[in-house]
Amino acid sequence: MYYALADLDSCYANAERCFRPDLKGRPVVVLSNNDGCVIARSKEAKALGIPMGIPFYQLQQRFRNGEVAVFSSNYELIYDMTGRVMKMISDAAPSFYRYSVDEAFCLLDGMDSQSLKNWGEQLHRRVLQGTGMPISTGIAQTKTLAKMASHYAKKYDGYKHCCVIDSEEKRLKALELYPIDEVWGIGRRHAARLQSYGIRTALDFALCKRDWIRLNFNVVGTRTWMELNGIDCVPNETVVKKKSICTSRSFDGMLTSIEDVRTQVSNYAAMCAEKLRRQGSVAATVGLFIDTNHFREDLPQRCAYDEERLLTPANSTATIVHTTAKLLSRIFREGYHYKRAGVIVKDITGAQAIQTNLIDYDAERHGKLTRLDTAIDCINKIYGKETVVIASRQYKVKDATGKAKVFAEAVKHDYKSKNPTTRWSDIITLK
DNA sequence: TCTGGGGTCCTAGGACCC
DNA sequence: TCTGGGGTCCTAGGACCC
Repeated sequence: MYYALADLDSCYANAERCFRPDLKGRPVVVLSNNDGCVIARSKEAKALGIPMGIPFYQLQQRFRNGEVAVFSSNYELIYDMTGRVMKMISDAAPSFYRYSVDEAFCLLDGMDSQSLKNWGEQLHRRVLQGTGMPISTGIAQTKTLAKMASHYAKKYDGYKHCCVIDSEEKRLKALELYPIDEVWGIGRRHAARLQSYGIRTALDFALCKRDWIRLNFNVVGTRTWMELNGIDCVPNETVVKKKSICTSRSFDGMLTSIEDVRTQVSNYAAMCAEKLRRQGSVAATVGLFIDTNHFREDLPQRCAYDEERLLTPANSTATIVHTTAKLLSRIFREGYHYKRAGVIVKDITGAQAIQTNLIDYDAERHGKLTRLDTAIDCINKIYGKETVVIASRQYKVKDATGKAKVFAEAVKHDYKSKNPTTRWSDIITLK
């Protein structure tokens, strides 16, 4: 039994490049919300030494001379392109699960060395031809080793986008050349500690005594150790519903009035409610945090959080938005410059199994809210995101001509590409 | 001037119960 | 001088992932 990890190459950057053939072979970077930091780089941009996470303003000069193409993050585009790729991967594998936005694990059974290699190379060709997106695949007997193999598949052209670790000799060689801080499951903290003990490669780690690993790096570290030694123990995920959902943003600039902050957190609350409905869940607890800008040491700092347990678990926009507004009036203090806020919904259960509270439950009101949300979701699905929003989300500003305009969000996206992939046929699925 | 967002799991320690 | 012991549940914080 083998695991294949299929991983999109520079996913965000290549999704933009798919519709801009002129950018082929040129460095491309994609920015976080508010055009704050670099969150994705094409191979060429990496080669220029542009680091991950660097604030955009520190690189302005390089971008101004056109050396590097810049894009704001375009989630609709990513969602659509990765969806197409995942569909092709799942068609090619007997067993498949998506691990993240740009990675999927496949289980391959009864294939020999050569057919594993052929399968991976063919998958790359098919996906590239079908979607324009390059992918690389790592194949091994544990997921951690497959992940390592996929790094090799990306790094060395000789692998033709597929690296297979299928013998003891290859496993040891792969471990020996792999820095400890790049191992899946070993983060910055653990890597620093391991290095202080003289453990620099994945092989050094795999040769440690198991008891010592258990003592110093608990069960998670032990699992990684076993996987590197070829013992399959990271569980296969099935499709699990989220246990908590968070929507948070930094603002473009800072907000000082409770009204402005309420507009933003109402948006996040509504987005949380939509995410809950999309996965068919309800939440019993709603939380809200508001933070000031911790980079501004000259300004007074404040981080506040509070949460409220709902009498009856809910997914209605009205309920979540209302609760969030209540929380905001509890934690908001005048005199601070707020930079970031977020809504968290947790204690999530299936919508079918609502534990109703005998005092609070109002069947008629519940029915009305459900019908209202269904109607809003349908309209927004057909006519586009945020065609209909509830009143507290609106946000009026005057434009240059003095005319009032209504905005829903205070997030900057100056370099956002068009959405070439969104078509009517994709989004109308109403009965 | 400008500094991302969204998750999960594990553990230690406190509260509480019998 | 003396001050049980063990189990469970919850929470905060740390570490990790993409």
